[in-house]
Amino acid sequence: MKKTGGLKLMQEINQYIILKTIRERGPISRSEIAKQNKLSPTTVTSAVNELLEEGMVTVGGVGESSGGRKPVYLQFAPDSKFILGVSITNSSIIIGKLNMEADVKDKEVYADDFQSHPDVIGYTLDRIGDYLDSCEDLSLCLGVSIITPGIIDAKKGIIRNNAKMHLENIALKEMVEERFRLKAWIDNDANSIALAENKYGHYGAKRNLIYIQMGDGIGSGIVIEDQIFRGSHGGAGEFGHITIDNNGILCECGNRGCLENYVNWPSIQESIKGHLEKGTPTRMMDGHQKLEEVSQGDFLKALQDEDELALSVIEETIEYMANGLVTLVNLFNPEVILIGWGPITSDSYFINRLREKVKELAFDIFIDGLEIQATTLGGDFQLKGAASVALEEIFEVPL
Amino acid sequence: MKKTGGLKLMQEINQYIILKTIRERGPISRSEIAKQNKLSPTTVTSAVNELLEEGMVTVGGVGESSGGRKPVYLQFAPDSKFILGVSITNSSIIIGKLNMEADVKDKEVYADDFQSHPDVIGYTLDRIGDYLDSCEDLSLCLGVSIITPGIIDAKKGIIRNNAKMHLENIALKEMVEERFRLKAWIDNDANSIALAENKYGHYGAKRNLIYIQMGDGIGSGIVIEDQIFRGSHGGAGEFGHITIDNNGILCECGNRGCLENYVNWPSIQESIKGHLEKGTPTRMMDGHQKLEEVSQGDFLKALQDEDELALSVIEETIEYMANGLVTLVNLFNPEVILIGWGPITSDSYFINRLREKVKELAFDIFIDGLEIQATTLGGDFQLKGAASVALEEIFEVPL
DNA sequence: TAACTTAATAAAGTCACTGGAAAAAGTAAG
DNA sequence: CTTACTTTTTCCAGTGACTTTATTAAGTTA
Repeated sequence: MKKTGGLKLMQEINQYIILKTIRERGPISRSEIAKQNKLSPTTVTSAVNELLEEGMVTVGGVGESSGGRKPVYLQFAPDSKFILGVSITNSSIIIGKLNMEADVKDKEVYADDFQSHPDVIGYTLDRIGDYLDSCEDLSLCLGVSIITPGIIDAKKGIIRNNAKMHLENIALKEMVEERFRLKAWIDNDANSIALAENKYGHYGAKRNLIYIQMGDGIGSGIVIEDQIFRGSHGGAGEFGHITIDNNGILCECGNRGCLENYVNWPSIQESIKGHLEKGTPTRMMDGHQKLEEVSQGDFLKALQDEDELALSVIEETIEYMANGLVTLVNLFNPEVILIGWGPITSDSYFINRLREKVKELAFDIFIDGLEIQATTLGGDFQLKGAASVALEEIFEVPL
Repeated sequence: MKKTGGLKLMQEINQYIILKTIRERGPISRSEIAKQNKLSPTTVTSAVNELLEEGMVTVGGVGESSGGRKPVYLQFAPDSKFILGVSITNSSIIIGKLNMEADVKDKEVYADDFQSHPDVIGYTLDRIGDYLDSCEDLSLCLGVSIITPGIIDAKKGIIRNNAKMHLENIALKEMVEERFRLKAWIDNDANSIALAENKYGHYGAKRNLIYIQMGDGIGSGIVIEDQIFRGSHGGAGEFGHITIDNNGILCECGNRGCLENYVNWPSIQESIKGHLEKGTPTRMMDGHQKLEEVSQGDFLKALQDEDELALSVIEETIEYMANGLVTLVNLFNPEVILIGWGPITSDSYFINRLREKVKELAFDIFIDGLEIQATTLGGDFQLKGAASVALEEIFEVPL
């Protein structure tokens, strides 16, 4: 409890309720808002006047009468303000402008090998500066929200650890706030994207959701009761390092049999090599001389074309992933697990087979009402993730 | 958000803040409460008067003056009301009276084999009835809080599934409320005990805590941000069924290599048998003819005496448990893991060795600030668990 | 056009909070 | 032992956001 009870708090609470009603159920008339929330019409009118003045809400036409004065419809004005979303990874920096519904209005992508860049943070700050200079009205900017992999202390706004980019204890929130005089947020990428799925994705009705990011490594973001679950040090959800075989491969984390070592891209490459040597037929090498030339994208494409070798390779991956997911399901009992891996879709062979496998292995009682699907945010998932962290706080319940 | 802003809510919020201050920092004077919470002295006086009338707070003497009127100390009156705590397991039913600080004032234990009892629920309700009949003033009873293993829908108050006691979809909350005209709560036992550790245990300052119950099976309760984490179906925390070896023993849950099969009492018995045949010296069999006569208590005692065979057996268990705990640490990033297994203490060989092992295997960043200890609630942990679920709601922040 | 509906605004009244003054109860020093 | 100063607690008037009860605005229906 941050605040004490007072008239100011009262008003804040009611204004929050009213704005929420307009956001979720708008266009809606004043009297309908009053009825739905059991508030007096007067209270609604005065709160709405303030919201209209701020520009957060606009009048959206007049409705049909059913025997009396026509209702004036109010609607949320998501474009009246904007958020600067930023995504930093070892291969790209994305900066974009998003409205208050996490729609991307404009973006700039800087692709490079930032893993060996001498000063990623300084570079990023400069690019943010460039972008802000090109914006007309900075008073409409609600703040800068940055997401990046690694262990992040979101509360204090510090990057605690990012091994790949060699970052440690960087007070990025403070740096941004002092340099640009704008509010700033920083959070882990997978966590933020999970929150975006929960708030703006297809399975938004589900309060407990896990997002799994496959690719070079494997990461996960966990949303519990509509909130990011960060653990005590902001390091919760290290799904890549759960044990699936206590006699397995020694991992650089010190443990044995970590999931990551069985399902990441290098291990898939290894498996492709094995199958090539065994002579499994494939069209994946068409146009390529060496295995190294085959990219993750090529593999995913071959998978979609149901290439025999790709299917054999993926079978092992599915086996391991299913094992990991069962552990996740047993511990978190989520409603949805969303998997992001390049262009993979919910009706792809990979997801279908994975779903089957998990249903086979997990408790029936957990399987009922559990969905395993592909991500639903589309191409701008990083920026949407960044924005949703900021929006979460901006539209947070006052207390 | 359940309520709208209004004068009533304002008062409730302030009264909550004031009661909380008295509970946590009492004995304390009115003016000190006002200062600490930035409330006006008037507001504090009027709220305190109400609390005094209700009996929740009492005057606890007068303090020393530092040059003015002496402060009147107010203190929480935990004994002014009581909660009926109930624990149902397959081997015992415990019914007890607890005050508002989860201290057990009186209890009744019914030990029997309830696994094969024709009607555990009916029997329990009758015993609750007997107990309530013996209470003088039922108007002081805040309600009945029941805990039991299995998958529980705590919100609706339904036992969804308890395989051992053959219970399925039993609306126990409703049954209790209608029969005794008292408020009722039902929750999973491990979850409740975890909450009790968080609220009334030694590590109460830690907001993220995991409690692990060892014995016949293995269960866990998870507290995140001072609240029980239940997952979407009330089935979160099935720690016993996480995979530690994907080629391991086939479990009755359908998966392979579930932790439970490696660390429960039957598997320890099996291991003892193996070591006996190998001729490992032991004093554990003193006074026993057959292995079946050696109870879990005997084994734990031998362990405490550092019996060679017991130590050999426990080494394997530690190995598996450490593996499981690392997965837990990687996913939840908790501040404390508390282990309950009979009389085992924090400085026992078992916990010491387990702690070492986990530190060896998990990420350094998660190990800093992670404690692995034995439970701290003492003998009445079940009843304290039950009470803490009820108290959580009774003293909940109003909204 | 009159009678009824429904939406939005205005005016009056309510109530818990705040701030300042007063009362209660002490301490400290001449 | 009286006076001056402190600290705690209570009393009282004033504030402001809410609710309730008109009133005004704008329609529909017969």
